[in-house]
Amino acid sequence: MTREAPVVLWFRRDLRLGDHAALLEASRHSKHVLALYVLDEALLKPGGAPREAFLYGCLEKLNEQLGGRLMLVRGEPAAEVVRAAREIGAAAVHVSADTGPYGRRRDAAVAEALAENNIDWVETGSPYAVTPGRVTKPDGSPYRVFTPFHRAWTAHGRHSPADTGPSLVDWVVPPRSLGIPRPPRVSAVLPEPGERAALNGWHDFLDGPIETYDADRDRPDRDGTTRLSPYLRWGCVHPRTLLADLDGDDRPGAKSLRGELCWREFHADVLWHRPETARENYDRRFDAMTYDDDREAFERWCAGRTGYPIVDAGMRQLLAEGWMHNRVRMVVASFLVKDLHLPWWLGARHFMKHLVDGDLASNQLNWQWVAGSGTDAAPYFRIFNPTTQGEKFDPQGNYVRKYVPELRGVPGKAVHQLKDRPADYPAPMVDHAHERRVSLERYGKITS
DNA sequence: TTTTGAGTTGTTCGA
DNA sequence: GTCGAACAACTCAAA
Repeated sequence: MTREAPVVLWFRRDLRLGDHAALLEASRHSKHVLALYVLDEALLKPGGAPREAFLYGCLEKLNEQLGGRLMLVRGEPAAEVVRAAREIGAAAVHVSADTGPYGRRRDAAVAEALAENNIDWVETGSPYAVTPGRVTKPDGSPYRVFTPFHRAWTAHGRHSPADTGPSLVDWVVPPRSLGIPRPPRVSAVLPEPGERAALNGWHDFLDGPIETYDADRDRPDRDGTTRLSPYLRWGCVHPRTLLADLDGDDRPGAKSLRGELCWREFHADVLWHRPETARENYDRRFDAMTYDDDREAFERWCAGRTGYPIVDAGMRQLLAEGWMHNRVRMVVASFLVKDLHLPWWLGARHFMKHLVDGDLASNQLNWQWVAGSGTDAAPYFRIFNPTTQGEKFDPQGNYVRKYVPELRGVPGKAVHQLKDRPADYPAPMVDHAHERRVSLERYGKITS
């Protein structure tokens, strides 16, 4: 191999240079690599402004790491990737596989267009420690339950981190490039973008919070989570890097975090096998489920004006930060589906619009998990009581007061069971005990 | 082959 | 206040 003919490394959700298997593979084929990113309207349009703004930040950082040699184009990927590859006389286009429904369709079209031009398409790695589809039951069929998947995923061999130092290749000077777009204005305060910020955050986590992560990750009033979800979404860091750092660590926090990373991979695996579950019920019995049609109720939920403090705090955190604590995501989701009887996909869409970390597989399938239509092997009667959840996981009420200013005058845990409601804070929009019974009744109708 | 036990995240009720 | 039982039906793996 001469390594003279240049190749393209097309970045998608792998916006980093470290531990990058596709970059390593590209470097084996050529020392001249063009770094390409395609702004794809089909992806940008449904995504919300916070995620778009964060993406542009990550592209800025990546471009800096590349010495300004990131080629940015806008348009239809099949046309744009072929055009860029031809412009530099590339022999191949290297990518990290995108296993989502849209990514697979898009990549099939791009690979075909490249083949017509005698340009190779090389997929190496994916955004997951174990590429979706690789973990199966002995008979080759996919797992439907998390725990067995977790066991098999743990037993599945993992690759070591890819050694991709800064001098691995000579980055090709782009023949042309757009400037990185000005991020859309967002009111949410977003995290620092890019690979460096991701790794700094990770190392800070390892230096302290991991010790108590096991318990603290359930506490929205504490800053006990990794906050890595936006970086994992865009591939500023690869989960393999994190798992390698946790290797052999038996502390409860490390075990717990490995489990969370496995959930991310499980949902990607489910979506890979069942791409339609991004829109449709995983459990088709739920196609017969009765939902309400109540625009006003939905809007109150979106705005954080339900009258249930923990729900309202979560919904407002989402708007303020483009992020919501995991525990609270479950509580607000349960409230939408089981107290307001609105369909999960409405909530999932709202989340995708506002979350910086919005990931199709994790988002849609976690929503389905809460709604009962997903992979949950556990009971249908698991209906969150928003008051109990607030008292249990925000015991001093600090989380609620941080995001619901109307309640700042209410001390301690009293924010969860308001005796005197401030005039500007709404009464509970529904009676939880009643709506719980309604949900159980509706569930009974579709399963009996 | 059949049986058995367990399954991320819960709540309510009655003792 | 604390505790255990009950709340379906199904998936998966081990016995």
